[in-house]
Amino acid sequence: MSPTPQVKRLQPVDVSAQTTKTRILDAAEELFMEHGFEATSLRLITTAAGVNLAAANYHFGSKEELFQAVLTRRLDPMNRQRMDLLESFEAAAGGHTLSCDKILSAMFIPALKLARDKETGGQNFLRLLGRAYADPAPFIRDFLSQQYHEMIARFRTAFAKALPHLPKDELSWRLHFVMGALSYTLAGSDVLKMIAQYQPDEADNDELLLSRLAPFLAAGLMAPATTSGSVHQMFQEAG
Amino acid sequence: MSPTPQVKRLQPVDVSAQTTKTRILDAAEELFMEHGFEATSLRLITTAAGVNLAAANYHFGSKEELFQAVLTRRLDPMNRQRMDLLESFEAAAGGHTLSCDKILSAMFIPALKLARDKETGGQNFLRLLGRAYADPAPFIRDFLSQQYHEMIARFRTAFAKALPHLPKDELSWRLHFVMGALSYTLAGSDVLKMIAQYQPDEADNDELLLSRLAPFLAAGLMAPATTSGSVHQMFQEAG
DNA sequence: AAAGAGTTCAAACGTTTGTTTGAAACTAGC
DNA sequence: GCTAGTTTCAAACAAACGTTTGAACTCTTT
Repeated sequence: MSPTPQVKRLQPVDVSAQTTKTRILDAAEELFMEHGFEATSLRLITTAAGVNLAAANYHFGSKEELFQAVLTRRLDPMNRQRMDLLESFEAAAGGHTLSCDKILSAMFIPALKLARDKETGGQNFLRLLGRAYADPAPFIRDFLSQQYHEMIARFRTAFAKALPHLPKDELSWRLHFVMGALSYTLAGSDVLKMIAQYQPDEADNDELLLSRLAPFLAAGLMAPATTSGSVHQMFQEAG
Repeated sequence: MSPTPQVKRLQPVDVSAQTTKTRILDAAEELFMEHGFEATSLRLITTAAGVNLAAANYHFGSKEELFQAVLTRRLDPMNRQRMDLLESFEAAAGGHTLSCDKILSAMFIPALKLARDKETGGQNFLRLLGRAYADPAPFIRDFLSQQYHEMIARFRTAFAKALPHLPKDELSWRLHFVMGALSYTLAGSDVLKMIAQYQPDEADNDELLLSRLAPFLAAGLMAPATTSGSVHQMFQEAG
């Protein structure tokens, strides 16, 4: 059942098996991004990868497992980078608490690095990730929830120190908004046409994007806590 | 081909045709929300609606047109309400420019009203809408882009007056972030588990949610304009 | 060169998909 | 009570889906 090979060939490092696997992963990443999970067939993926249809099931077991493999390949290292970066920032700050901007940058910079690494097709991946966040499929939601759990918890405590005046639940909400704006923005690209008057055409799109998103979110995070019933009041006024 | 009946029966208003249509729309709304467009089959919808499978194609033509009908039914009135409300706010303010909060409330209140109208199943719809925003299908993106175009343009000019210091393109980005956070938040519900420590269980979830989102976004909108290269600098520092 | 594990391949599996069909059922107007 | 138009229904359509199969093939190891 399990095609995982034993540790044998140490010297020659037979990459032929990995090239097929990698070709499938690359093609799947691009096509899942373009059409979503449900609308992308294994036949489309294997044809684009130039491999046999059965190779997908042979190497990954099922379509769902393939999708998870696509996500894990880049998500895992990125989230580890985020936590490492946050830790190094905290170490560098000594006893001082980090600013919101600094914590936010620990979230953004690894994403930015991934987006820039064109050799690994990172730009496609961030969009795929953004879409996966909004996907209704339970196995995707559960998988992401599990993948992000540690990182989110780590950043929540960091933000809690930076924003001591903020109630715990309010902070949870705002973290939710931050993740939402981030993933939605990454997923967007063509939704932008709906709003922006011009389409930026440079390759360093993502740096520009995050450099505008970061201050926006930092300001939102640092806003004073919600006065209870403010929207309720407005709602009454508008009848 | 076109099953659209001529305007004939004026008095009795035969609702039997509309009940089938409405039953399909209601079931489709709920199932599309739960499983997404691709993963929801017409058989699932028609079975849930208690109608014959062929009725979906008879009344709506195709699955895509049914989906658009589901969206239009509520989206159209909501966006019109948003624009009307904004206009009435501007009229009430006389010559004075509106605050960001006030403009934001003109966007939120109609959504809130829709969410509250339980008889029309509005809560389900907002989630469906949020997910549709992130859907890769071109026909969905094109449809939404067209549906939102007028409203977005209207609110952009309103925000431009409220934030005269902000460059035009920066405002476009921020509007994008606002729409993103809003739609993502509405789509979320269970993504919340990833972040929040507790799950609010009250029925007026949405009012609570928007009352926390609004100040967050208002603060983001009112943040000073991006200093060029701020993230770039951070990126360099972090290596 | 023989053996054997790992991989690729064409072909087929049984389901499920959106859509179409033509007859039956229903609802008016005359 | 017949007729015409609208709606419902069971049945079938071709196409596409994820997955499985068993034989061919490619290697390294002995």
